[in-house]
Amino acid sequence: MTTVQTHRYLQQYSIKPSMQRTAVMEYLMQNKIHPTIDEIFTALSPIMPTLSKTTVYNTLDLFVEKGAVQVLTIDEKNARYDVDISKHAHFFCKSCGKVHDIFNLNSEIFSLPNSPLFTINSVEISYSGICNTCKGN
Amino acid sequence: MTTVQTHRYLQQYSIKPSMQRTAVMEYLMQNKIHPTIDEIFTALSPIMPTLSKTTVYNTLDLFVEKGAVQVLTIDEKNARYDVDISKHAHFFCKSCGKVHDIFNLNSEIFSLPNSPLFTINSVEISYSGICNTCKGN
DNA sequence: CTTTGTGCAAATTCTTTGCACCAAA
DNA sequence: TTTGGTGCAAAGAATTTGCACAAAG
Repeated sequence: MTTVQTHRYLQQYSIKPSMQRTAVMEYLMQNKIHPTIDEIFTALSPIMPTLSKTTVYNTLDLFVEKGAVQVLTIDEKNARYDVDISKHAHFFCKSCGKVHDIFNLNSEIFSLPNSPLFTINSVEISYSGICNTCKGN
Repeated sequence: MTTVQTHRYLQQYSIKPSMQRTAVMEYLMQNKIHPTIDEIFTALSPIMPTLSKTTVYNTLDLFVEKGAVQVLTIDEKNARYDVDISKHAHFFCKSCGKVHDIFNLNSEIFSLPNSPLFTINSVEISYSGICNTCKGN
């Protein structure tokens, strides 16, 4: 993914590209590990030494608001961000804290129920347990 | 629900009853609003003036560990607690922050997928959007 | 110019920890 | 007495805010 392509991608979501925004988006696209703010900041800081954590917060708030990335609440400790906004679920290992994707579920489970009381516009499906690595396999 | 009944209920989960634990459990049973730690503390504090927030944290950690209550991660800001551990989903209003139950969904969506990579033992299904009250109906 | 974006430092909020005291078995 | 429970104060961690400066149009 070139910088130009990333710019086009951001513009699809009405996000004005900047050095920082482009760097954060490229990091998310290349590291689909559902990173925390701190992981993103720590990864980009050496490449972009003037980057501030506030900007990382601002940037991700903007991305979420514009619908370009999804925020996951699966991990109680930190917000995590996912650039893949397609229908998929997540698994959270209570031991190591890593978040993994779960694809190939019946897509029906992602359908939004109708309710007379609320206007529902998104769903987050979060599984948790322990991963094989932590179990010692 | 009498205190004696609450004690029996706690004992079913191998939780030794105490004044504080009983009060927190009764609050949860009588106020199924998925309260935060602070809401629980603020509600009980006038009745039990010596209660500390640390004890509320300790008590809920214990309840969750013993499986007597469920912790919800749906609200990024605070952990929320639900004494109803039956299969149901939640709706989070992004405007007012209230969490509502959603029952009568196809129970199949709560089934845990098999994975060769993880041992999955729970699922949380969280919808979000805006409630009628906030929309001005 | 005027608006928008960035970054530092401070403040705020939620949660955890260390430790002393209290209560029950 | 020994163990477990409670509560205060302090510490820690994540996030937000206020403000000044820089960049872009």
